[in-house]
Amino acid sequence: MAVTLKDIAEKVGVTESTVSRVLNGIPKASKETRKEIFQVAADLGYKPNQIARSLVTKKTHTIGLIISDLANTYFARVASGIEKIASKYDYSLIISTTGGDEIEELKYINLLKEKQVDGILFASGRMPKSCRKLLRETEIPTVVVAREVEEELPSVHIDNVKESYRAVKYLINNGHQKIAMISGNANDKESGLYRIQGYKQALNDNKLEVREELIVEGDFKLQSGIKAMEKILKRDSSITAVFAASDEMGVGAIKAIKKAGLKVPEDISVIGFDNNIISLASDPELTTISQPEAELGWRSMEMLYKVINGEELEEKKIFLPCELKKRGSVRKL
Amino acid sequence: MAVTLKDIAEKVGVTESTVSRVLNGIPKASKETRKEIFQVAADLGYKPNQIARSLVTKKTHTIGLIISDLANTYFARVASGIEKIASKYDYSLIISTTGGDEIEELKYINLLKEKQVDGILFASGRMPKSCRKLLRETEIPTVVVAREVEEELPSVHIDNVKESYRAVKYLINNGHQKIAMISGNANDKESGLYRIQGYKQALNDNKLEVREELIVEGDFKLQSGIKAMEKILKRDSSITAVFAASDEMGVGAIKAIKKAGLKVPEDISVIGFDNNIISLASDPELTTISQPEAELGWRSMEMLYKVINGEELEEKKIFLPCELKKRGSVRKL
DNA sequence: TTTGATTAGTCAAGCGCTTGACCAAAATTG
DNA sequence: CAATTTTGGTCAAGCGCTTGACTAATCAAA
Repeated sequence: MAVTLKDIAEKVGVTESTVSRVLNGIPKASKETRKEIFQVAADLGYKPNQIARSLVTKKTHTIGLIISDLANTYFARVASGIEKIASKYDYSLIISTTGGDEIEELKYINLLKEKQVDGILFASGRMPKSCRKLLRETEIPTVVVAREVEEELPSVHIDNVKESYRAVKYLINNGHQKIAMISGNANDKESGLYRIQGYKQALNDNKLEVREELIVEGDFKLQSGIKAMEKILKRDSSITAVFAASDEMGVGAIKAIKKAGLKVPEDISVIGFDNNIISLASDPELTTISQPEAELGWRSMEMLYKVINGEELEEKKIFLPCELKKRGSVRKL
Repeated sequence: MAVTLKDIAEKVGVTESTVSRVLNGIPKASKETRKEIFQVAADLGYKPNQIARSLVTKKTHTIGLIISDLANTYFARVASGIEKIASKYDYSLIISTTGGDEIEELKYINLLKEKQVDGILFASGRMPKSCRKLLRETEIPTVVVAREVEEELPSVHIDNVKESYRAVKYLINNGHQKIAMISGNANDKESGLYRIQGYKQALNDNKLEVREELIVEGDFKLQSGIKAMEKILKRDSSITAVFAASDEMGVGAIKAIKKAGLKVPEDISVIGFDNNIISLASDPELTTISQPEAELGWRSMEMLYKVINGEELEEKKIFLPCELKKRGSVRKL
């Protein structure tokens, strides 16, 4: 059996309350009893039962992370950033993966509520109405990560429209006019729709024609990038650049271009999005927009910590800047 | 205030015990009261407080995962595999990252003990004596992941010696005789030392000379692979193949070889280890040993589940087979 | 009709901890 | 030196749930 406060109390000859207070650093005991209590606690190898403690304090010092997919480097890095700060504040992290599925999301929100977590970090799907409603009902402090959300929920994310705009603008600045895009699914607002919007806006602002047939949808994975690029090449082989909504697709594009007997960047320039390690592995190395995943993670955790402690937030919605990583896959025309 | 058993009990006009039993599916109530209880519980939006429940049942339905680094794809995939099975069995996952640091490991074992987790999955550093001792004392069921461990602790991992042997043997079978190695740090037994052992053994068994100067140490990262390869080339440019202890280093090697004006695989063949997505991004694609990370994860969780439930394990140490992925970076001499 | 089993509950204790209220003795102050 | 404050504790309740022991009523069987 595990050793409890009672065991220590009996051995020392005081009540549990005294032991509890001493061990919690409340100065309500003589130097000698204090010393003895610490001694006995150490001897017995006492470890406070946090479950019991939580029951009374109504704090678990645990936060729940609802995330799409841990195997995905992007989310893994976000999670890693979160974990670091959580640990700094002595919070444990319960991680639940949803695959972006609404049913799972709801299930986990409920579960986390039952487990009485002190806060929730939501880095999953599109954050459907049902989730927002449930979250509101449960009244658990929540911060949304990497996802814009209409409501009053605090969030930290990047401006996908703006950053995509920047990528395409870079291409344009380098003299490109015929620019294709390999997009993600537009149902995914952030990295799907918004990145398409940024692309279109950049073209429009520069009086370039938006040709829908030059926007081919992929699923962010490498293979789909290859497929998409092949399609684009078939539709119009005179393009000089392509913007891929993810590095994996960007690398896929490079592969497809090479396979078609063309060269990157001599014939076609490619720019990606994410700054995944994969962008450094390809040949040529992929120019890309670098996302601050780790910072996304830790900022959201810092934010949540404030919310939990009732501190005021200076900003409810934080946009983190990305960085353009210039590498070898884009050339000046 | 959250709704409790008491609230339901009062509203229905029975005692808490009855409500508790009904909600837990224990058939000790009439059809009508059962129905009413469920109704009221739903109306009130009752969610059982698992903390209170845990305090009495002494089960938290939570397992703790102690892992090196979430941002590392390898561990992220292991974690992802674990999470899937944990979720299947309705276990929550508390994740703690240690960076392989002993102090952190000890800290987290203690923390998990305090949080009364039902089991621990250890996928961190070298599992030092101190950890094993602490783990034994805490008496929490534990399974070690991706790490061989002398003790009687159950574990699931791959046979790094054998799999490295296989990689090098493949090179030899393809006619290579002068084979260099880019290793990890030998302090890391599994992916450092053991992979070197496999390399040496394969050379020995085939009457090839082991030349220590042809084993250059990296840190598993891409950059270190480039550096290491440059060193090797400087030491003996007549080698025809190199075995890298990680895909990142393998890709680094390819880059260095190309930069030196040589071709892969025409001049030098390269084989990696991991089957990281990066191996598919490089040009040529990297031949490699594919590790079953996800399976490593879910098998260990399956194992832990059995241990927690007092089931007998058929095997205490499971070795999972890897797979040789033949791609374009190795040629037949 | 009596016995025995079953059904549908109640009661109370307890899981390990915190915390407000109380109290006696010692120490301080005017 | 009496009045007050401080020190060093104790006591009991309670967090929300489970669970063994008990009971009263109903029902089937002999």
